[in-house]
Amino acid sequence: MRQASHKRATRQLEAVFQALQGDPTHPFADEIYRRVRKKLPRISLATVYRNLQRLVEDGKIRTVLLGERVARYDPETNDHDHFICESCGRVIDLFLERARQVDLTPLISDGYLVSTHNLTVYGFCQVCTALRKGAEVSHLTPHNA
Amino acid sequence: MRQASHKRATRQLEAVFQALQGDPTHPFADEIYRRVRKKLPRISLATVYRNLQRLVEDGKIRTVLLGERVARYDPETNDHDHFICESCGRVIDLFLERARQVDLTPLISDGYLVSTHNLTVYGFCQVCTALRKGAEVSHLTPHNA
DNA sequence: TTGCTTGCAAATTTTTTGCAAAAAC
DNA sequence: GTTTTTGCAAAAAATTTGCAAGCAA
Repeated sequence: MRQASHKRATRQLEAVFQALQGDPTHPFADEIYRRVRKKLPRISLATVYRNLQRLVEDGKIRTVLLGERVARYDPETNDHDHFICESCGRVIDLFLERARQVDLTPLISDGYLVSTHNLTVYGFCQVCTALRKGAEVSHLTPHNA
Repeated sequence: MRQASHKRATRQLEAVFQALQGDPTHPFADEIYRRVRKKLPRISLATVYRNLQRLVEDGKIRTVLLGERVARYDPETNDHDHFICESCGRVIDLFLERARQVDLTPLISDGYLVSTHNLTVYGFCQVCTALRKGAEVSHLTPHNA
């Protein structure tokens, strides 16, 4: 058992946290790096990763790893679900009250300990669905992720 | 628009597919490689990746990317959910009939097109829960993933 | 002053790609 | 015989780590 070390507040940590506030687009570490560099041009990508890790540990942000090989980060730490667009790749937060009411008691009686659960829905997002319905898609560029 | 090429059946493809049959442990590409090499010692990891990709395209297997940085593969292609153990890392298939009955109609009326959805539950699996309850855990090695 | 945190560069890890040879059809 | 697939090696992409210097408490 090691003693909990005293964590320090740094400009870099704050900047990484701020870069995510109010952002619903679930950016990659790399995009966060680009943003933070505008305020702290000398910050390194490694520091961004270290601070993202720490924010996740501290429960300030969340890692989203759903259907992709690389991590995205989410400042929304309340329970919520995700929609992944199979056309443009966007990850969209869903707040489907009724969808979350799933019965997990069978698991508990089977000897599992449940801490949380998360629903991911796949399909076409609103924009991509509209594009698809409105016109032949072949000559249209999908909107960017 | 390019012409669909004719896909060929190879020993390697078959071996990769067979390596997954009846396996509920969601192995990584790397583990599949190790297995296939017992039958085809000269197969390369790149070929394993290429064949896994193709099996996914063909709907023969599924990629599972939930809460980890690396892909796992699942021979179970029917709709089902997953349990991820936060202690040992195991990914376990769940077939919770009632849990899957989620109401996604609000999404559809919002202009989304839904193709599938998947529920992931986090917590402690049966073995890790038992270990935890039965004894002080500190001196026990968690069972391997 | 102490020791956590940073920046830099190099290392890891996982997956992909180029290419000539081998295998399928 | 033609075209796909393979094996190998090298490349890519994402993330982590070692270490000396910098900075917060």
